[in-house]
Parts: sequence; C-alpha cells; structure tokens
Amino acid sequence: MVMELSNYTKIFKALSNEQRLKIFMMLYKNCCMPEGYKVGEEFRIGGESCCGAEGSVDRAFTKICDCMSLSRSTISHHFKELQNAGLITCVREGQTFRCKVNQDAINEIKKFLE
Amino acid sequence: MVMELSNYTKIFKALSNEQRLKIFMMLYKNCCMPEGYKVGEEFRIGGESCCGAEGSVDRAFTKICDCMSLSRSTISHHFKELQNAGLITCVREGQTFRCKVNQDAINEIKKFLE
DNA sequence: ATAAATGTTCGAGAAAACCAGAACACTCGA
DNA sequence: TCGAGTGTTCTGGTTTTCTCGAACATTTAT
Repeated sequence: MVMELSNYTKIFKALSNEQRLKIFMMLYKNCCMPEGYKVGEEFRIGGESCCGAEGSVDRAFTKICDCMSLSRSTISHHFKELQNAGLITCVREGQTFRCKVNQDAINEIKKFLE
Repeated sequence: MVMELSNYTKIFKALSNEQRLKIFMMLYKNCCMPEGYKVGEEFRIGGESCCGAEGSVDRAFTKICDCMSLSRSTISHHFKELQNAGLITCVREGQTFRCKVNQDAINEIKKFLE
C-alpha cells in the first residue's frame, strides 16, 4: 500500500498534541504510562481511576476529563482527530464507546521510519 | 533513556508539517522519494537537481527553495525546528551545512510505537 | 415519562504555526 | 576589498489549532 505524504502528516499531527498523545497512549498502552500494556487489544476507555488497571467502566470521556482537566467537547474533538488520522476506531455501544487502536496505522509509520 | 511525553510531541510536531516532512525525507532517504536511500549516512543537502541522485552540490537551502517554492527564511525555520526536535544535526561547513539525521531519535520513536 | 448521564455540534476567543519579505551577517572567489 | 551567494533574524499578516461553554441529541435508569 502506497500512502500519500499527507496521510503521514495527518498521523504525526494527531500525535503532536500532548493531550491527544496522552489519550492515544491510554488506548494503546491501556494506561497513561507504558507499563503492562497489551498492544492491539480491544478494551474500553477509562476505568474507575482513569489510569487504573481495572479498565472496564464505561464512563469514558467524563473520566478522561477528570484525569486531564479538559472539557468534554475538547476530548470529543481529540477523539475525532485520532479517528480521522486513522489511528483509532470507535464504535458506539450504548452511552459510550468501544475504541480500538488501528495497528495497521502504527505499522505504516514504523515502516515509514525504516 | 526515559523521554518525557513532550519530547515525543516535539518530534511528531516536527514531522506534522508536509513541507518539513519533505525536507526530512530528503535527508533521511537522500531523496524526496523513498527509493535507493541509505539510512544513517552523512551527506549534503541538495544536488544539482534537488531530487537527483548526485547529492554533492552545496547550495542547500536555495536549491530546496526552488524545489519546494518556499522562501529561504521559511526553509531556515523548518531546519531549526527539525534540529530542535532532535531529528537532525547540522554543522556549518563554509557557506552551507552538513546535515545528518539523528538515528537515535528515530529509534526512540520506533520503540515508543512498539 | 422524566431525569440523569453521556457525547456532539456550534460559536467564539486566544494562542500557535506558517510563511514571506526586508535587513542583516558571514563566507568565498575575483 | 568588493560583490555574489548563502543562511539568519525581525516584523507582520494569514491561517490553523486548541479550548471552552452553551445548546442539543441520545441512551439508560427510575
């Protein structure tokens, strides 16, 4: 697959904002910190404590707001941008979402940097 | 080595601009297009034709300007930003520069995406 | 059915990024 | 030494990004 340069910049742009990178890390590493993460797994955002290990409570955005001191609308925008860059996929599930990191996009970047 | 999150965003930001990414690609792949590149090699920017294979003429920025239709000052800013992100290192050599991609930074990103 | 909780969209303001042109400084060859 | 060539810095204008709050839509529990 040959990607346009603009596809790469879109991905890099999505990761160039610290708040957005944090969100992405939560999804990718299942936590803010890169410890004990499991790549490619499907899981819910959040958890009773945002960075806790439980990872099964559904109050996604609001929890992330608490954790990051950003408004819900801002968080929503950031999620949109991550989706738009093709880094994550979200499907609605009731009141909240089930999100998944798109491993293909990650691989594409790694290949790009080869 | 443990890098702060802001170091990563700085790198991603540097690569999030299409013009800057082009410049970086020229240095990293020795050409705008990822063909026949030699990673980690030290070489001069430019060439009689910006994307030619010769790669030994020194009129760096100006040539890149011709190639990218950007002013010299803008090109200068982009180089600064790439340096500031730690992606490249430039040392003056007479009228122009000798630039090198910092492979450590690339590896850091790849590790980050592991 | 109503209320609470959640995410979305709109409007707007502040901050940052992008870019150019002008004036400047440095290097090198004639 | 002087001029051409090259990169830097400053200033300013335009565009984009980041963020919030308010109004809205949807889902879920009571």
